[in-house]
Amino acid sequence: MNKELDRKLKSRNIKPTAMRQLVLQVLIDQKTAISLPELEQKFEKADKATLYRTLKTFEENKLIHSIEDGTGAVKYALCHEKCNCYPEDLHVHFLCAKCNQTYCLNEIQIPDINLPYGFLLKSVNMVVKGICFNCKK
Amino acid sequence: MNKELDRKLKSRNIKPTAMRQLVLQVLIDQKTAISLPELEQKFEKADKATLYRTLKTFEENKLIHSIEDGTGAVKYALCHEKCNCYPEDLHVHFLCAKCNQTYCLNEIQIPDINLPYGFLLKSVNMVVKGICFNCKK
DNA sequence: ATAACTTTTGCAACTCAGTTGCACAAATTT
DNA sequence: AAATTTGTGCAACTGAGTTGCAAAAGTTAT
Repeated sequence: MNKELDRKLKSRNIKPTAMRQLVLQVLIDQKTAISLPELEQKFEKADKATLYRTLKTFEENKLIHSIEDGTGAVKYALCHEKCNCYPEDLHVHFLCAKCNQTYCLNEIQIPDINLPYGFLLKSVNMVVKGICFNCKK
Repeated sequence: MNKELDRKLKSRNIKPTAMRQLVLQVLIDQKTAISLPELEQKFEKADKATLYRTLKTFEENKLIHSIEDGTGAVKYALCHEKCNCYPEDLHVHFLCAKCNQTYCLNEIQIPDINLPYGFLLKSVNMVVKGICFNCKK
């Protein structure tokens, strides 16, 4: 179907099925992170379980990353091409308290944290909550 | 019953009922943050809804704060006496990937974040995931 | 002290996100 | 083409969180 979609999927070792192309397209069009229930609504008729497993596959293969923003549903957003989801790849997320949209602040890296002795850092989830540029107007 | 429990509750304008004293005692004894389901298990027979509303009351009155650590259940931990849950009161939390315990790193303040133009910061949830001192041994 | 009212508690029922088993379909390998 | 692996769709379920409602406990007014 779409060359670019296929390339993106294959670059992460994900077999490009029709379903996966559709989901990836939604994720690309999406400016903010999207949850499984929201994703479901983007399709006329789609199976929750299939979408769920598609997201899981995408996440395992680091095509997308998940964000726990405290709204009850985990949200997902595209990783950039070179992302390995290592601590140095991580960025801050922003949840708007008004419109409930979650933004990837790709340009804002997660600050270093000096953990107490004996603690080992693997990853960080940092969500800033406030009002987004759109709702502030 | 217990003077200290009553004082703590009253200092936050929470009427000290028997139930609330019991819940507060659990929270005080607790070294790590606790979720509603975990709290339920601490009691022989206790109503989920009552515990739920107790936690809500505690949180609204800033006796405790909530932590979204991405484990599926929101966890709660005592605030320090002077806490107002303002950005400057916030600290980093640590989730151990092994034992699933969530620690308040009270000594580690959340680093300042410079949001893009147009974004307004209200609060921050920062969870570091890794291995805790106990599990690393 | 009693009645009227407010607050808290306990029970049941429900919502909603996430997850799993299983059978069928599609793709891949032999 | 047959055998095997992988993906999809459906249904059913789990588990956290939440709400309505009535009884119980506590408070205030008479």
